[in-house]
Amino acid sequence: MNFKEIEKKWQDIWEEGKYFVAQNGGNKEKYYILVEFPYPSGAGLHVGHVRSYTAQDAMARMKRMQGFNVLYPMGWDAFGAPAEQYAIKNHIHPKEAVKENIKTFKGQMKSLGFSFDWTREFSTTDPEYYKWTQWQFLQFYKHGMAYKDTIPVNWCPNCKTVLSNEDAAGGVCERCGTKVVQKEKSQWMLRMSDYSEDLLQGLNDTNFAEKVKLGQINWIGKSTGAHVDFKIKGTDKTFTVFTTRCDTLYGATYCVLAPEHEYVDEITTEEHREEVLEYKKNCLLKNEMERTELNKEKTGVFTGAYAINPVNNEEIPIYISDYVLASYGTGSIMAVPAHDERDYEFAKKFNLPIKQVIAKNFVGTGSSALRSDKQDTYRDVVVAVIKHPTEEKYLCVKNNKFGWINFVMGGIEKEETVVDAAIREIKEETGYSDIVIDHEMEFVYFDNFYAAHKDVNRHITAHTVVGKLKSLEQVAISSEEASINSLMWIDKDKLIDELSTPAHKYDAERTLNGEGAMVEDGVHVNSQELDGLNKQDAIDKMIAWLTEHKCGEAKVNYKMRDWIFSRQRFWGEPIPMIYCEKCGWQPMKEEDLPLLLPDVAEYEPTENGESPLANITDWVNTTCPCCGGAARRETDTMPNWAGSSWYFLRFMDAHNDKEFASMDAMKYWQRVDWYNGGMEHTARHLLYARFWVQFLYNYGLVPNKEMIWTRVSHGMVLGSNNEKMSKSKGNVVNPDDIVREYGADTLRVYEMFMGDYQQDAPWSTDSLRGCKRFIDKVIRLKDKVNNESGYSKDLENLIHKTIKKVTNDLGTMGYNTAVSALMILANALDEKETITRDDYHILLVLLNPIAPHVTEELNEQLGYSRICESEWPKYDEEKTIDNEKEIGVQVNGKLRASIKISVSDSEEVIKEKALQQDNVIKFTEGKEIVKVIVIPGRIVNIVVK
RNA sequence: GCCUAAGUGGCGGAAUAGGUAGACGCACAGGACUUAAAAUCCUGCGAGCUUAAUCACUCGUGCCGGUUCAAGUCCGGCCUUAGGCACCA
Repeated sequence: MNFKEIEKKWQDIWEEGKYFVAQNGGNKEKYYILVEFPYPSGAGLHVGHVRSYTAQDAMARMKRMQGFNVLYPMGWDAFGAPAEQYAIKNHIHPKEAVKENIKTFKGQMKSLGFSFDWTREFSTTDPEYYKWTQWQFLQFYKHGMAYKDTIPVNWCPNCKTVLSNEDAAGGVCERCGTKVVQKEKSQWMLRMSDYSEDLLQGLNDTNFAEKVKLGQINWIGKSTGAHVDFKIKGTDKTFTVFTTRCDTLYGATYCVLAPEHEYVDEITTEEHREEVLEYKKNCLLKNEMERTELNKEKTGVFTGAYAINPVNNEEIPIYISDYVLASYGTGSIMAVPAHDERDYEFAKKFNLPIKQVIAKNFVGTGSSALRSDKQDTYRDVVVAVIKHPTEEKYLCVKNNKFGWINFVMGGIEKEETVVDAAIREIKEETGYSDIVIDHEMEFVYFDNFYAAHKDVNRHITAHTVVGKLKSLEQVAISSEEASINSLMWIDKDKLIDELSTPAHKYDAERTLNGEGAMVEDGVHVNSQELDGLNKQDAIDKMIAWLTEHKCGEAKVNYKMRDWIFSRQRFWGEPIPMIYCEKCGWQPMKEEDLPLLLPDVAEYEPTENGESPLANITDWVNTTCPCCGGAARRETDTMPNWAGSSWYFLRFMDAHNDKEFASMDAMKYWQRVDWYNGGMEHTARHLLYARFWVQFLYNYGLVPNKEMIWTRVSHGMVLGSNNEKMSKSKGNVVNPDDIVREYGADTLRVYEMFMGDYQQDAPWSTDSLRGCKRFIDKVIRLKDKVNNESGYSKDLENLIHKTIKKVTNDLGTMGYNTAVSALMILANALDEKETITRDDYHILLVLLNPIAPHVTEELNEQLGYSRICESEWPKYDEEKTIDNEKEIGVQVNGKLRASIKISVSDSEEVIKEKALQQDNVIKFTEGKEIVKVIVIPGRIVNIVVK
């Protein structure tokens, strides 16, 4: 069979017959399947595109046969940097290059037989389309959702261009390697942060995969906390900090403002001015990458000013540091070094006080649980973590009566320091006398337990000291002490396991892994009215207090920021705004849209980083829509994300020249039922698109607040070396080559069979050949077809099972197992001398969504009507049930035999059969049968003793 | 560091809801057909042990423990890899 000929033949038939053209309306139930439209790059279609387009194509073909009105559209997301770069180099308009690339892509897609509705095709670069992107921008503007703001951008001083974060990856310009710096620029912004909560809540009205939802939730980054106002000493000024832990306010020992904070200049004292200015200057030189680099040592300077802590009127110093970000919260923080790692690090470096306000609170369990009938005793205790003089071992004592293993510990006497108490206890309990105490740990903790050896409840405040022995010099210990404890040295790797009490394990952990800030939960201390409370109660109480005293309130913050909507590029949608000296920024009149990109031959950016459009004076100079005076156009263009934020709406009514899409059309299609795309787009693209839709919904322009129901993401097709395909690695597979050599159907089957659709999978040409063999087998099977109709009796069961399996799998992305099921059916047909027409026909129909060309051809040769006009086969549940089945027989959970059972067999019969098996008898003989578990149709397990 | 996903033969991967691990395919080996090759067909294919060959047995789904009659699947604790986020107070 000449697959080139038949592929062309059927592609033409489908197109001429308009089989895949969707109508807006009719009696059929609608179903909207969408794949992310591609950026038509010069490289042509990637085998990765083929994977997801085939998957959704299979689903679309099945759904159509099941009687749905399926919309499966395709278009082009063609604005973007590569076309612009190409234009700069070759001095041709990017739209020419885009036209070429689209032609290539479309040809490739057609050669693969995808059932797209090409009548709805468009490109985001078509003026008929971007007219509406511009129109929607004007709606954003008119509703106060678009505004201008000055924000820092990545700037390459060498190329003199603004770089996207992607192009500035690693802090250097992608093209020339120059260090990227920050430059202030006035940009259009969309108030996306206003929609944070709606975007979060809206996820409940979607059926996105859980990991997709999580990606969105993380990106939105909601955190609940409080605002706290701090007065600045000696002024009438106040600044506000955002904190999620207002309960630790008593532990705030300093404040930090972002270097960009508006108060910095005002509050800095003369004495510190020079230093502060210097620090601010250095920050500007750094780019975002350097500033946020992990493990970077904290830097900062003191402003000379003091803030007043509202809860206790303590004066605490105000620093500036770049670890506080101007763009999050209020751009200023209260620092609680005892309980925040960053603050701790900063405090250590600048020698600032660290004040504990939360203490870990251990409560005994089991035999050491507090007893209500026992006396409560309270004491301060020292715990000594003492290292061996030469080895990596720690000194512990084992209680001879109870077997407890602990560090040396004991009560602190009146008038005694913690260190003195430690040295005394060590001497008394172990006799070691050559001790150096290195330090006392910063944080005390509580331990509460019933002390069996004293028969009282103990409530301990533990002070931990860390030290070592200089030598093993020992003095004699009292016989009484010797009878209570025996000393032991425990290796550091076993220490945590061997110690008996959680509190001592905790001491060991902090000793071995570093002390740092105390970030765990506990009870409040040193916090007056909060003392003894847990975290949540303390937060609630503090918020109430702050609110009452008008120096703070509950506050929710989101990481998600407003959308920077300007790009200093040529190849994007022009922003339809005009600047007039008299009237300020004015929107273009809607009837003047679209604002077309000019036809010129130079696309170089300007010296000062303006969009290339700024050089095109004819285009820039215009008149003010308001006063008619001379004015200038905005020269920035929209980001790539703009056009793709609403394209799925346009597909519902692709050629409407009155509206972006009619409400009738949108109400008919309602929403995208199934949206497939790459994992890399699940955070940003999806969030932008949802934001766009929610905005339109709020102004009555779309029928639903969420217009996408299910979102799934596909895995990548990797090179055969298991790495991402790239030219430089030489592992790129061109789908054209595969189609030419093996045919479109083979490529489609292979890409569906290669592995779990949602997982990455490496390319394997060997495996592809296996799929070719499968197709060849299907073709050969035609020779076995006899004149009988109806299914062969002995195949009936398998056929019904296969229909069920394929139907389910194509609806749940189990493409690889669907292909596998079809291979099993084909093998079964192959085993027979002859097969009926219907045996063969069902195989063709079930395989058709994945391999449409060859199956239509064989089907036609057999004299059936076209598959694309047929109904999807149904299965009879009754007939999918096996009459006979082989199940395993286990003895004590180990497989010993298998038996054939029939559906009609009762449990008793099955039990009987199982027990009669030779090998079962071997393992049950002479043993008591405790019970026999029969799981119908699955397994028998005989439990013996 | 945090979040997410995933670790199963030589390889890609199967395994409803805990119930015969390795479906299906690839690769490999042996054989048939052929003058020969390709194509096709047949047989074998986790490891070990045993056997003349079978049968049987033991181990086996990243590691350690647990729950259960029964664990790739559930629970606890780790390790590794990939992707995303990253000083978010």
